[in-house]
Amino acid sequence: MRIGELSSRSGVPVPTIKFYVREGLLPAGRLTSPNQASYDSGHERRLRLIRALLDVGGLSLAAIGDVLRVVEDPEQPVHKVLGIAAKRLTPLQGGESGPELEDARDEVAELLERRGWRAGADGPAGESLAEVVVALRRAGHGGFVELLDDYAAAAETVARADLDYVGRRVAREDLVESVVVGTVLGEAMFGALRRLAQADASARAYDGDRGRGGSIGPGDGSGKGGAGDEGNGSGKGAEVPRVDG
Amino acid sequence: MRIGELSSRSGVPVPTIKFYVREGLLPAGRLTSPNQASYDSGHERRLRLIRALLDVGGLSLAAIGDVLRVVEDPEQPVHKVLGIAAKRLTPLQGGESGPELEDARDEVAELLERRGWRAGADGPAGESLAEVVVALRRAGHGGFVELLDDYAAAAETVARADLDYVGRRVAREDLVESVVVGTVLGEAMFGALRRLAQADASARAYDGDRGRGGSIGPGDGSGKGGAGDEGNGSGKGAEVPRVDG
DNA sequence: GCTATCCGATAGTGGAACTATCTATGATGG
DNA sequence: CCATCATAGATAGTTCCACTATCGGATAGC
Repeated sequence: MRIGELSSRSGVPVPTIKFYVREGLLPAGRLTSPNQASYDSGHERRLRLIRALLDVGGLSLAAIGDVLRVVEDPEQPVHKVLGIAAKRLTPLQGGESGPELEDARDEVAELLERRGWRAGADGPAGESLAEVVVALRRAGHGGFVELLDDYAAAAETVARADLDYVGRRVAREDLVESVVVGTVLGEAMFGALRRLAQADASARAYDGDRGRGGSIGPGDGSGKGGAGDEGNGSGKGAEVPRVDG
Repeated sequence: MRIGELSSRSGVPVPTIKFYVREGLLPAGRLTSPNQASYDSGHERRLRLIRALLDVGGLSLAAIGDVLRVVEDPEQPVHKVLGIAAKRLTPLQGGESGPELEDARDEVAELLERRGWRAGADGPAGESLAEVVVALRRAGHGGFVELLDDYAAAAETVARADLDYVGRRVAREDLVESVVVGTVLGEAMFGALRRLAQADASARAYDGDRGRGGSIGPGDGSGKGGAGDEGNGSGKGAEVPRVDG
């Protein structure tokens, strides 16, 4: 197919496709003559992936380029792909350090220890988590950090599902792409679900319906000590706000 | 304090502070003379919040402005705040529609029904989820959609923790700010944890250590019960990749 | 008085993601 | 075979965003 058809099938304007080729995100078409090139379904697929990572995943073109280059390179060990995807996903690149960050790093290490996770606290993800903790404290919401264990429990559920999905892949390129898609688009998917679940939880609370058995009312409240003071003073009407999904 | 001190305490350059004031993100200092203004700890706190939402949360200044304006306006019903936070968080603003999107919306509605969530499938979060589903399919990863229920279970855990945190707030402004911080920074926190959990899960798989009782964490496997379904059917696919955390 | 700091305003910067325009060449249909 | 159209490749321009620089005048504090 020619570039015009590729454009209409993917919904990406022709100049933008050319731009992506220039930027090295998309391989050039196969030249059939000095001014004619043909593109195949691989190009179309690649283009859809780029748009998904860009529009839904919120990655920058530079980050997408890094990821795609690793996906394409069969030399690269698979475990590096996610490292890059993870790194480019975090908008932080290490601001100031200081004792706060040191403390946060220690806390992250403790969390990993506590949960028995075999993951380095010093990798990009651990570092990123430490920075989030610092940011929360700096913004005056250090209390939110108490939710770490609850969040970690949920993260285990999701990671299990992710790996299950990825584990079904056979071909290397498929596998790597699955990891990327799962990480990037999975984040968007979870974010949307989380807001829906918040809407539900607050609807229940608002209707005075919470704590009722299985579903979603605040259950036993938190793993770690401290986060779980269920009864919040109360008495003052509908304390927990209704939230729009 | 004067602007210089505010700058050094917050780590934000003076011209940037002025810029934020111009943009309406930060109230101007109280003028003590035609060319002298004084700032207080409220300004400092606001400044830290802006930087946290910007750097860690990845919100645009425009989005932060919208959120802050609602936070400040006591007229606004609380439930609208999260609606705005959620809307500004999704980088999508409704591309093409079409039958794919229709189908995805139906699926989202079914999911909500299945889980008994009291949340509108037609709100921003539901719409956003539908768009993610479409994007996954378009990118050739429709299979990932099968993980929706696992993801939803995890989202329930997180939403419960979020509401628990928010529920402890008393003052309205505190409450609203907690909702925003929890939604925005919580997303970053969960993302980092998820990557750590992925690293752990794949380390276990890589070491031939998987399938051990279906639990991925330490013995207790997390505090709360809600996230439920402990053993998902992993066990297929030997070559789960090692992933760098 | 002198210098450092400040206020407010205008203008400029650099990066990101395109978009427009141009030339030369080849494809396509009647 | 000729008019029209799409295409490759190249360069330059655009828009938005988040700042950053500079300036003129005023004041603080010594």
